[in-house]
Amino acid sequence: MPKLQTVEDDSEDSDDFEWEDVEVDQFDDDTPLLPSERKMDFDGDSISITLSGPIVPIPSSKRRAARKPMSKVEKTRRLEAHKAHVLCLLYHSFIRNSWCNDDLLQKTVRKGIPLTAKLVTHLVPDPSAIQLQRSKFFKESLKQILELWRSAFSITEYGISRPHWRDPPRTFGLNDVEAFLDLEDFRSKAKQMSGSADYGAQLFCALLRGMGVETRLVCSLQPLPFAATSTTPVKPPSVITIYAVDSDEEMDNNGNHEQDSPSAPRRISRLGGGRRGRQNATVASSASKIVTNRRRSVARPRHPVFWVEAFDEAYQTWIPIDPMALGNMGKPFSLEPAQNDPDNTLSYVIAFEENGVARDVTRRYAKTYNAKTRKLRVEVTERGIEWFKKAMRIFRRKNPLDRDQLEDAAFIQRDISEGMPRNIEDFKGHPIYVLERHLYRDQVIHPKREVGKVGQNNKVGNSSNLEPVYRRQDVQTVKTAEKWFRLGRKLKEGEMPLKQIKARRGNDVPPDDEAAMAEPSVGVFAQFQTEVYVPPPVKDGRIFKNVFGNIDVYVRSMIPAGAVLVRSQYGKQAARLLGVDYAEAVTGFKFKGRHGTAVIAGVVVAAEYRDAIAAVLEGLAYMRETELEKARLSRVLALWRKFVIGLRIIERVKENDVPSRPGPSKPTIKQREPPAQEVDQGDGGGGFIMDDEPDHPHDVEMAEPDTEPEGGGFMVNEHDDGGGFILDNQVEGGGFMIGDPPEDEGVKRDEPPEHNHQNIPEPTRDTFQTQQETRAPSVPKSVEPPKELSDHDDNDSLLSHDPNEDEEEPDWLD
DNA sequence: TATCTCGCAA
DNA sequence: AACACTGCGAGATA
Repeated sequence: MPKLQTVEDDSEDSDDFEWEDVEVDQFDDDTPLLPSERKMDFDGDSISITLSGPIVPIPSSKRRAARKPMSKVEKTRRLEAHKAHVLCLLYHSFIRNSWCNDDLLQKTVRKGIPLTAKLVTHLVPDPSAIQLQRSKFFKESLKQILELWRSAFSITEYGISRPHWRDPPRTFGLNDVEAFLDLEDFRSKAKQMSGSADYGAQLFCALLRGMGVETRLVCSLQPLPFAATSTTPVKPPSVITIYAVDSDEEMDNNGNHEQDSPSAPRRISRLGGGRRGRQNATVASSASKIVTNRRRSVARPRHPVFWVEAFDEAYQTWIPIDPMALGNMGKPFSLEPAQNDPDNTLSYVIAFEENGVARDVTRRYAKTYNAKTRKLRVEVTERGIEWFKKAMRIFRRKNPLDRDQLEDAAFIQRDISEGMPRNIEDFKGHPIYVLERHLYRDQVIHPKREVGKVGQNNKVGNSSNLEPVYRRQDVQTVKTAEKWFRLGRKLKEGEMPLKQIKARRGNDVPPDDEAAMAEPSVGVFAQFQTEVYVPPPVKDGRIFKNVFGNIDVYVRSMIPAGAVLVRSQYGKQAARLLGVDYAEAVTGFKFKGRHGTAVIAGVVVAAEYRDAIAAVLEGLAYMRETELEKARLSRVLALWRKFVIGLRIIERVKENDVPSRPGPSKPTIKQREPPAQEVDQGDGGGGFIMDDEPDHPHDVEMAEPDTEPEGGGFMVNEHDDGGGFILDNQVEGGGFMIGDPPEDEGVKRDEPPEHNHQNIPEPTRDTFQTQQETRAPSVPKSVEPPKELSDHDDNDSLLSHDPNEDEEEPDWLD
């Protein structure tokens, strides 16, 4: 399982190159490497790959004035790479974890450690002993085993370390990283009691498991960051690849061998150099040396990538043990490297149990999970929470144990004890706390419950410029009265705006007018200040209309009591024919350029006309269909006519022209057949028209279970014109939907939905809609209601373009 | 502070 | 009348 060390960054600026001077298409990411540019050397168990890019940038003396911000595509690309890398690392850890279960391996490892009988027995104490005693024995034994381990295992290889995005050169090396081909390989090297720190931790895990301790293999994933600058910007040319340094060079440069002194790492890397190696442009040449120098000594890492957690059965808690770096036990915070450590970053810590179940235990180890660590994780990106949840789903335990719940509780406790950030910046995007200055224009804090104060630059003492801190949960989204109306809500009596915001000016503002100077503002309100809008009911068969002469039906509850919405473009025609009062229903707006136009979904008429309207619609549809049929027939006949005339002409020509020619005088139809038609001989009526008629003669919308959007959103079917209802209230029961959800479809086929008027003919159920009496739509409390449903099934797979959704649990979880 | 991106708008 | 797939500002970022 080779580990990626460095990935080149081919998109962004190098200090030395002027990328603009290069042909654009050469930059295309799809440009394949020429065979000559690909080089792979297999050399013993190490592989080196050299990719020399097809791009030869033209050097220029011009330096880029300022750093260009990452383009959108580059951002996306990095995020995708990050995700892919996370998945790979998860799988990598999963495999290593499963290898730790190997009997043979466990036995081998155990032989490498001088264990005493007492140690072995104390490690799994007599269950009859009292809790305190059991735990004490357990911990003491672990401690001793840990010490034994540290002196027995020597670090001779490089394991996983933190990767960075890089400018060219486009080279990356795998030869420096320890790799195992399979379990056999993994197993066979255990005898040597040497290898990378990662391997050491994994063998330690195997050891404990072999001794009957419930042990998790913990991995701090080291994925490529997705953010533009993750931490301290690493100086590009000096830090290129984290290449292995073979022992010769290591000795030469440093003089002495590595000691087991965790407190004094021998070679502290400067800017990104990496204690594990250095820049080395010639990959292939170093590959051969590695084979000859198997017994190199490698610096003990300052922070681990792999470690273990042993389960203290007496207290039902997991005890972190870092066997390879600091040699600490029970000190979770000691495992977190500094934020700008170029070799290791703590962002996802995943603990794998023997049975393959994995849990995200990052919060045990991150000192400032909410303020800092979270920002390194996909969770801060759009739909990232769902993504990560899905990525972890196959590792999840089906039925959480008590100890899982205890652990979760401990994590929540940690969130609390993390407290609030001490600097302003960390409040930005903080999941628990918020500052007024970071509110968006459509947000207010209400109620204004202050939970603390922050000062500038950590200065808490100076009371003069302290800023109040609030809870994120008290942040309310506010909207104008108009916006609320679009959601079918109106202001409650006497409510005052919580805030004034600058009005978005319409297009018809006369420039440099006094009105423009007046800095127009509008008041905005929170949801609790609104209530469901109840439209004026139908009176004497008449529909109440707005100033535009139509009626606003943005959500179902806006259909007046005693009325139905006829969702058909012919509704108006039908109502007119019947001479009944109607109002065109505006269900949304379509913006063309700057000009907004109403989207008319149909008409609203009094409910008593429903059946009549239905009948008329049916009649109209029939008429249109006949009309179409007629048109089609005449076209068919015209074509036949043409065809026949053509045949006659041929015949005549044949007769007059070539009387002497042998063979049948009858012309072969094939030669003269009109192109592209296969005449159906048996069926004279069939015709051969390419049917370019509209396929649905009538526009009445029918429920189509197959095409129904899953969430039952209020989208206008088939009119993809941007209007439509976005609000989904199905959860609350008040949805304004075209059709009922699929499950209803089969069950209630023959009876009208209870909220509808009685005697609704079945086929027109979706055409005629009424307000739902008892329930009203309400706006979800979350910030953006539409997102909830429309984006939902967008990006279903973990890597962006691959819809494979498997709900199955793998059997290894059991 | 300059520049890009994105959501909005009868 | 037909045409037109906008422009603008807030927010984010370097």
